[in-house]
Amino acid sequence: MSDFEAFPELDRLVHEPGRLAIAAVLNAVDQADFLFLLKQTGLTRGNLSSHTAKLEAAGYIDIEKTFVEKVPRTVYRLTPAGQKALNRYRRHMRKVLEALED
Amino acid sequence: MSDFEAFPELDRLVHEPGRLAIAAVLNAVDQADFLFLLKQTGLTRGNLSSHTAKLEAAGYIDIEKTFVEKVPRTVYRLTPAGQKALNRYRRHMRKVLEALED
DNA sequence: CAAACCGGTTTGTATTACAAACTCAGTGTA
DNA sequence: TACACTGAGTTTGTAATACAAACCGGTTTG
Repeated sequence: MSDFEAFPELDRLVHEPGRLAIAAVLNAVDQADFLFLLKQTGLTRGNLSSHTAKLEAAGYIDIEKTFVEKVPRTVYRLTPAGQKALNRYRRHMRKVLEALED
Repeated sequence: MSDFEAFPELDRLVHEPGRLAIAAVLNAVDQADFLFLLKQTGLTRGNLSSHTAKLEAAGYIDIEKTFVEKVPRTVYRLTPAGQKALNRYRRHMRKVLEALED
């Protein structure tokens, strides 16, 4: 039998569906601004804001605020630590799914 | 690009790692008692109790309390609804992982 | 100049996951 | 008979979330 004990060790920061979506988008496009993330993830602005704040606090993404033609523009990017975390999560979740196949 | 919007639609009842472990064990062995689940999932007794209660409330498992030689024995089993939910979750999560591969 | 809009952030609330404390029956054991 | 002790769960208290609604500072539009 598989080691089901490992299930609860999933990185909950990444595991949360909203944040997983954010991470997945950033992983795919390398860099994105607020509106793009909003559209892609389907989150509300409030949730997007707080989730990105949490990911930043964990060092998984970094947030760069600039102005383009006097309009604020925030760009989000996965950090190396974030990529690692995402890869770990992916491996971990793949095992979980395998355990579910049997 | 994948439909990251679908990420947040993951069934959170199943998504929670502790409950996912419970469901996975029950899926594998078809039936288990409290102590067995406890060992396999690595959860504490309190958490195991409340997670199973939640799964039961959702109709995903059923809980049968019996006495064996005057000693209480509780047996947990995945219901058809629970199996369906688990399968849905599996498919959903597989897509999520695929979206992460690209 | 006021109203709407954009790009977010803060706040309030309801849910939750967790562990510690509790319950209650049966089992030594003196 | 009394008295810990264990085994099998459940209840309770608390801290952490996730969520949406309200807010806010600038900017464009009417």
